[in-house]
Amino acid sequence: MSAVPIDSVLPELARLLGDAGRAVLVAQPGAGKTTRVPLALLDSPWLDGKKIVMLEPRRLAARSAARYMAAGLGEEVGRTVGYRMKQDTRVGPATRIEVITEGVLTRMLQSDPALEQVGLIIFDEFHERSLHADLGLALCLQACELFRDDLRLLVMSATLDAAAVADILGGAPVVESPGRVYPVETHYLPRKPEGRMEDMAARAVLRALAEQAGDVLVFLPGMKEIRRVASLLAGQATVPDVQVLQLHGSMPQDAQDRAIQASVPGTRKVVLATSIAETSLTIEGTKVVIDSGWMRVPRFSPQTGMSRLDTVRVSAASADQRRGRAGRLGPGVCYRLWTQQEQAYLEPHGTPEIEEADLAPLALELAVWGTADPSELRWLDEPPAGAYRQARELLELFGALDGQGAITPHGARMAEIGLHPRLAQMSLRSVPLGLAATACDLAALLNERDLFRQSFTGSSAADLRLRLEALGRADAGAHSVDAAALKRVRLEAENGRRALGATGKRTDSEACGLLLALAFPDRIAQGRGDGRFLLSNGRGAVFSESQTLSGAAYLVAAELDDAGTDSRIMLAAPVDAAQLEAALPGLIEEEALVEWDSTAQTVRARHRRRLGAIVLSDKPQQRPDPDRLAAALLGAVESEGTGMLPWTNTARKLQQRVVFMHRFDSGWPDWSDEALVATLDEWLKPHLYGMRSRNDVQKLNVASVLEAALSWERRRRLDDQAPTHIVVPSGTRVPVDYADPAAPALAVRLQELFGMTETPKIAGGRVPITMHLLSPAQRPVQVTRDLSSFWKDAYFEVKKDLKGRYPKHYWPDDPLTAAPTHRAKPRV
DNA sequence: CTCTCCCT
Repeated sequence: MSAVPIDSVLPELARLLGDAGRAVLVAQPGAGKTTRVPLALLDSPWLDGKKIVMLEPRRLAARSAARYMAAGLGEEVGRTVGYRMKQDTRVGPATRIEVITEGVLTRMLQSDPALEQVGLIIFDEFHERSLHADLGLALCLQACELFRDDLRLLVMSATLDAAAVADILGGAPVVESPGRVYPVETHYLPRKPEGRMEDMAARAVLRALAEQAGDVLVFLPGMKEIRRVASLLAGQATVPDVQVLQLHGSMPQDAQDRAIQASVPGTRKVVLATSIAETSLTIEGTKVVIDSGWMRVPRFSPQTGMSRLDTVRVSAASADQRRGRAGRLGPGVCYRLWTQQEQAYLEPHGTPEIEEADLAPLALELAVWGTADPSELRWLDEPPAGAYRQARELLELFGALDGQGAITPHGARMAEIGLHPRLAQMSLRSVPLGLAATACDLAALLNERDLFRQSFTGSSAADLRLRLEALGRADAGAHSVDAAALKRVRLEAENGRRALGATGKRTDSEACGLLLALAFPDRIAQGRGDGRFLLSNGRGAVFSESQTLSGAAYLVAAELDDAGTDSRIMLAAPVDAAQLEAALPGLIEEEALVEWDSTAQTVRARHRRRLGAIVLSDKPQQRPDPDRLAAALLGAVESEGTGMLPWTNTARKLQQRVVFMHRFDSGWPDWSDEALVATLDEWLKPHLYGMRSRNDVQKLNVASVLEAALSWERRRRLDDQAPTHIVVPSGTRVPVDYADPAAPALAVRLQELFGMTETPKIAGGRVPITMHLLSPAQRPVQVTRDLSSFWKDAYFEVKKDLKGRYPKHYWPDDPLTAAPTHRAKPRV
């Protein structure tokens, strides 16, 4: 092996790891760290003959690193150097370096938390900050603390914020290595970019082809943009011998391979790629990179339990990584479709996956680890609380966690299966239904890349049953199926069947919907009849392209893009409601609802069967509970207020008199409107039995209902202390007005009061009545609470005035002895 | 008017 830049720092790295037990190695791509570091550390005395485990974020990278190192030792993979990943492991008894994919570490730790055979764990490409790497590091740090203070950790990264990692490693030393990348000349757009990204990209391609030699790699956010740029370029008379190729993850393997291969000598290629070409795939011969500056990222929403794709600006780190793809073979050129000013505002790093991902897998692993609260572990970024809570709720719904949040035996089995908890749930629960074989097929289908090529469109493109059927067909390699994907799905399905003891069983594609309901109980959808659906999680959903399934009464959506009001359904299968109920009775909630229907202004008693937000059936109850009917009607009065009752004058007056009494004696009940609403249960409820509607309530006699709430003794005292009328000297029974409970009033013509020396008092003599003295024509003349001083003073002023206006009336000089009258003059 | 990438 020829010398690489990393070699200069290896002795120091070995020494630091020996002393401190932890280290961070920052090295640019091309420094050779992945293949050089494990071999160089293998004979370190502190390793004590134990193994080195190195994590790679991708299977391809893990295999090729192992192969490269084995070749350097002149050995086969599986001797000193091996690799380990799901469905593919090459490790022998002599293996001392195991290159593993990130998820494997979690499984290793869960089965042997002390990792007895391992002396050093290396996290490669840690700057990618995958969920698995973050989790793996957190678990390792605790394993070190609890069981293995001699387990050494090395974190390797290209563009990392080394200080933060060094910090959670407990102040680990940082070693930096020079890189070996060729210079890449960077061109920014001169001013504020105008027009569509696709137009700019196409123009940049033409410019690059004219100005530069070699192949061109263009980074675009997604398939849509790639196709648009491709068609723009196709419309141009491009330079001869230039081939335009597309590259994204959902393309079949053979098409991806064609894009990656070096161009035929004498020709040039332009590869239009997603971020797949940033780290995962290397395109041979790239001399020029054109970067749109945008990427698509998934964002999980804990509110809906679904993900959405967002188009966002790349981080400065990503942009540098993309640019570096032009400098692998020699000096290169990079065109950035943004300005130098905008460059200053790019985020330094992308968002770590843990911040925006579905945390159900992580929550399950932590529960198996025995950790309920993630803050018990050390994280670079702690799992967000909302997503973590949603994840735990899902696991509890599945029976993976018990009431205390601890892992159940079922949850432990789910984790062992090594699938997303939803798919693990489907696999395990399918066994008693006799559907394990189909469940394994389905889990494999959903876990792997889509079996069907992108070109497979039409009215059944979103139907999962077709994929299940294709999986079982001998000649499935036909037109629309991606052969490489089919092979992987079949392998995974077969392994699943073996694990569940369902080998050789037939696939039942009609059970598809039912099985999906096990995994996605929150995504069962009820057709609304117009092609739109209501999901059991309460959201709307629709197929982006009209499908045969658009008319289904019920279906289960396995894949959705959570966009706006109606999520887009990508993959689904129909389900029969009766079958669903029979097989999964636990999903259905039965409700006896007694509710006020404010439109019809009546209480409705219904028997409803619900599946989340979906109403399966809704019928009137045969014999509703009278107590609940009365309570519901009472609730309506409570929310609408006492104004809903048919108040009469008599009732209001009775209310006012009691309010007046309560003011002076708190032993009396409070009958203010608010207090009446608050105590409806006591005084109104007994009268509501047998009633259901507003109309029924209108038949109530509020006065007698209120009166019934008073004891006989209180009624007697009310008449005595808050009389309805007072008889004045003229003999007229004048009603007392209690509208103002602080000042009950009597409005009466002055002449009827001749001879009344004192203001009448009520409430057992405590409250003088406010006298509204009126003219013969019932006009207000004077208000007083002290009649005797009125007669002495003010009367004489008033009399003069009244005499002028009502000369025919009787205005005596001595009102205290004069005869009262309700006519002009007293009868003689 | 259509979905980024990866893994147990």
